[in-house]
Amino acid sequence: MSDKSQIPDKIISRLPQYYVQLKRLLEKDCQYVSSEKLAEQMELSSSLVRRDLSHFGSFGKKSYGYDIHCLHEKIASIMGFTREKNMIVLGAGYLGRALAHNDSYEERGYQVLALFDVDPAIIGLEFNNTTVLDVDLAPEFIEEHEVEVAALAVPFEAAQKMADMAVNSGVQAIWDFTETPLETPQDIIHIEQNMNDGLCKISCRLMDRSKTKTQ
Amino acid sequence: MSDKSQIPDKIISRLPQYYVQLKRLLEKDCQYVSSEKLAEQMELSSSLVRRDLSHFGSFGKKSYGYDIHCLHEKIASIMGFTREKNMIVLGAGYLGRALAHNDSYEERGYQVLALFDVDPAIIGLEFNNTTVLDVDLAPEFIEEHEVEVAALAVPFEAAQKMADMAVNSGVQAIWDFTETPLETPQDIIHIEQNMNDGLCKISCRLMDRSKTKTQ
DNA sequence: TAGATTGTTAATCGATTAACAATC
DNA sequence: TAGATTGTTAATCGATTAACAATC
Repeated sequence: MSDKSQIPDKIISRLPQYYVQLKRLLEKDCQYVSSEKLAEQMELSSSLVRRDLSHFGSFGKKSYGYDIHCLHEKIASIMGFTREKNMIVLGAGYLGRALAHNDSYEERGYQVLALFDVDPAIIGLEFNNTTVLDVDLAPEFIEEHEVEVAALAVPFEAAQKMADMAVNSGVQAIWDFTETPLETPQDIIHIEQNMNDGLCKISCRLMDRSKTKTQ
Repeated sequence: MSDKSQIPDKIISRLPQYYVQLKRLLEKDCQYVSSEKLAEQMELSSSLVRRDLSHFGSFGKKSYGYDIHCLHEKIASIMGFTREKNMIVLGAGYLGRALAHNDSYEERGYQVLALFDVDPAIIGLEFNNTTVLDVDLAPEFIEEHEVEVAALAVPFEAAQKMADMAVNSGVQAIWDFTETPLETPQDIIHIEQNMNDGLCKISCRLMDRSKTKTQ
């Protein structure tokens, strides 16, 4: 609750980038990296890198740079990768199946325990080593396995109902792939993974381009 | 090329939101909406709404508000929804199959013409009315059908190769679902749909929360 | 010691908000 | 006319950058 725990949102959004870059350097067996070099890799200014990193304490060694190993671990711990988090996927359509497996889950401390669906035809099947269970079993499953995160990959008609179910069963966070505005309690972490926004950006830019061409 | 065509990035990122909200009001048969009301729906300030919208000209009518129909159309046209865009999906795994169909493609002017994969076992299959073709046919297909956008849903080992292929064949934009840093020419629109960032944000927030609890 | 690089303070830049004259 | 609401200008806020003293 101290001010220290309040990392500005802008920095939080750069944290995964720092993490990936540091991991890269680690694999190259580097020991120290300067803010200048890190900035160059990330297309940021070195000033910003130093300012960002200074939020987490003094990791830099003057005239050497930053201890890569140390910083990498620190960032992993700030992002909570060291904490095991149980996750389920609601909806076992193609997207749900895709979400059931991801190379980075393990590194980030996530474990997908099960897929859930209403369709009897796919209940019992296994995708990427994850079994599809009947969605009616979900509430009990969430409680029993202390599931913290639910990925929501159901059709939009079912979205609100499923979200409510997950929240009422004790889930802390919803990783939301539906494109519907969803009502969730204020204390629930609700991350919208809105893919349509990506599409909009693309067509926006294509538009700019064709305009330029015509002129 | 004029200054007018340069809509600030921050506004562009709010455009899809405006679009969705206006669509909603349109369905409710509303004719005018005030900046105050629109702002409330979007959890923005009315000042910002007016400022944003003033970039596109004077749509507001003093003492009435904004003509919803008019504004909705204008924003659709700015985002290039009125322009038909051909798209292909590279990689016909679960994610690729999920990307082959999306309720909003049509409204936004996108059409998915085909899926591509290397696996002979799935070449020829159809998912959501879209056929899987041999990836070797992709270059010719892209040229012939004037494909502008390639969704990249291949394993990370193949990512760079596939991106290069798409770019060399004439694609304008890459909608990138790989979690690998990809090299693309400067004049190519490259949108990273990085899902891991969403996961990072979730664990970050969960971390904050458990910290608070302990204190 | 001279050179490199941090951590931090002050300056700058850009985006949001408040305020209000114009006007329907 | 009185009330509502825009479009825009000035004020504020927050984030980034430049600069530099501290120090390894």
